[in-house]
Amino acid sequence: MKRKITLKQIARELDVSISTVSKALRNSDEISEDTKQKIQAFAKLYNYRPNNIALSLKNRKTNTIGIIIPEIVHHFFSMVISGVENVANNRGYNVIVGLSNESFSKEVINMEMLANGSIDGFILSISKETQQLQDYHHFNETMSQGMPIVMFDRVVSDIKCDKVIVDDLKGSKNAVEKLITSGCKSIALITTKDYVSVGKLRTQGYLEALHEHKILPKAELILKMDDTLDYEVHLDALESEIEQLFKTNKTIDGIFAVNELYALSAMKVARKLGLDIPKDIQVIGFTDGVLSKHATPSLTTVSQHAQQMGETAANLLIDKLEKEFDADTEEEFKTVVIATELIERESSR
Amino acid sequence: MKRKITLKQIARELDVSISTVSKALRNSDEISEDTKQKIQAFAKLYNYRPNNIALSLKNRKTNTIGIIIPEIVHHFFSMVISGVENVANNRGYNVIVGLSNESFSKEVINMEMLANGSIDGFILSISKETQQLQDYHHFNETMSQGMPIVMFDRVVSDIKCDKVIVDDLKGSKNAVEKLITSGCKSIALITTKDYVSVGKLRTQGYLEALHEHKILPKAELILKMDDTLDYEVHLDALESEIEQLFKTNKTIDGIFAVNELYALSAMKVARKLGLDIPKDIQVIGFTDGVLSKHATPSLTTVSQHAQQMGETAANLLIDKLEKEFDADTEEEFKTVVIATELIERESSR
DNA sequence: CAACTTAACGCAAACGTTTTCGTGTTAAAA
DNA sequence: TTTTAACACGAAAACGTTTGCGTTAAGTTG
Repeated sequence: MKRKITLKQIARELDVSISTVSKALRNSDEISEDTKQKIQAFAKLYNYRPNNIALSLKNRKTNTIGIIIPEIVHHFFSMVISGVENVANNRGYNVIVGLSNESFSKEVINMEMLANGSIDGFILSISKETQQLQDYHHFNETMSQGMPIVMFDRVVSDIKCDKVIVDDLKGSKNAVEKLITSGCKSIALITTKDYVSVGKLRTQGYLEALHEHKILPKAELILKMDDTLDYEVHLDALESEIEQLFKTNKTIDGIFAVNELYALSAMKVARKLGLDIPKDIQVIGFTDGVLSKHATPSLTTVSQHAQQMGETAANLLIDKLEKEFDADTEEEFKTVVIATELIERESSR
Repeated sequence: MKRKITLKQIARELDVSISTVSKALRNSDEISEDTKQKIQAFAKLYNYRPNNIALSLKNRKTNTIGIIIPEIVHHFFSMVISGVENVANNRGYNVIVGLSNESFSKEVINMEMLANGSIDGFILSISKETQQLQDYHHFNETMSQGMPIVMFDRVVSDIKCDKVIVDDLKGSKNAVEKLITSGCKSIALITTKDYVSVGKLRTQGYLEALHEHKILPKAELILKMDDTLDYEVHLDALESEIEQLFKTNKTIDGIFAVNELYALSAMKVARKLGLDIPKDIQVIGFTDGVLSKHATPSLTTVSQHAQQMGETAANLLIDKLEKEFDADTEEEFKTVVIATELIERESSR
């Protein structure tokens, strides 16, 4: 159970000073070839590695980035992490994960835990509760201390920071247009209540698509679910609402849902009612996850390129971290929009 | 862009020494009430928080644990992380994530990156490549430096460390017995090649169940897929193999698959061949994920309680970290077995 | 031979804490 | 008045690095 060896121990063992050892290992030409060789050999033998914590303290730089997300058991978010991890590792950074579980206080606590020197910057997607409370003091405080933040997906426009978003409006508009050009006349929308920014935008895209094709939107074709509570729990409620929707609107021939699960539920109910997909009803969902790919019929979806979002966010953050030189030039913040892509599968034609 | 305030700055500002400030903030009775109040008020005003890195260096303890997993875009692993994060946070620890992507070298590099002081201990599940190469030097080296490791799910018996596993054998045996008692006479197995420990055990469970019910296993009913390459890629190959299986063995009335995707593929093929589930063929899978729950028909699976595995692993690790006092008493390692549970859904009866 | 350069190394500060051990002041006890 | 004890605080070491600068000895130059 020998502890990791330190410079001091090497120095004592070889009867030189600590600085000599340090310089020798960094191949400084202040040190003679002889001693360098001796020290390097010894260090290699004992598998010396500089202590990261000491380095962090000295350099005031941890080479670690924190990522705060609402939940991790979620295809989209785990894909984002995967992207972040990927470029972070390649650029010499570690990733430390915090989960808010959609709770405001956990988000705040998590950020405070990490903001005290543990990391160099944040990548985050804000929780639903934070979006509702509209309390953003923790973001401002963090940034005022010189710690950069990159927000992704669920962002807030009031905060000045780098952002990576998806064009929710355009993505859903495209999807609905696809339904229209495929012959749908009566398209229903299954969405969430409005306080979540992305849900709002997707609803708007739906409306714009209808408008541009001179189709009058009907209120009874729009189903707004309350997703404050975990939606898995309310699956039954969802399904019965959808069934109601179908039964009172026999003309429905297309469905656009703002997430995978809503779309799948719609398909399930449709099948139960004896409707064929995509012959009688076409379905398109938002968010491309495992469910869409492996459902039968497989689901046409709007892909958000989650991994690419993570990669972009990580690059933005690290770029910012690595050129903090300009003290006076006004800091500028970018907003990168990741293009969505319609992945066509069996649920549409 | 004011940096975070330090003890030194407070000391200078209030014209006292650094140690006085430190003691005052920790409410030491060495300091007079007056100065304590003054210092605490000042610290609160400037929102002083001790620098974590400095604390880590001083205490030789980072209060951070590292978790290395093969991939994160995977229901099982993200559930485990969720469990780890949960107890870690409650016990005052942070979690830093490393992905091996099933690669030996990435696993080694990731561990080396973290082992140099960044974390206090590891929780990990080894990559497929490591399992094949059977090269475990990085685990031994890490542990010989006094850094504890907890392995979960994919463990290696040669290594002496804490482990959290699932009773793969018993779990799959139960599942197959369930099929038998539900009337299945001819049960096929869809599994992976043998080098992955868990696949091997699940196969064994299948065989034992058959044996105990006096059913002779037939080689032609066992389909062994090569999953070294990403299985999503080989989905087509999988399906055609399963189709072949069905066509050459018309008697099959039950399927046990060692993971979700295999089970889903089997259901898909069965339906394509006009077979009804669960009337003609019953299907049970291992690993309870989103796919199983939302498939139609929903899939009966063996749940591994992934979150609980993560929680258990984290508790084991932190327990070990927080009682390193006994220097001589022989260190002992626990292996916790998490009971599996058969989640009955529509694909069986 | 005196003055100067150069090579090779050590000292010490710094990063931000905590904590042990002084030390000076004041008040109480002898 | 002298001794003692309590009180309130500061100095310094330690955690493990890196680095600017000082120092020594040898060698070089005029």
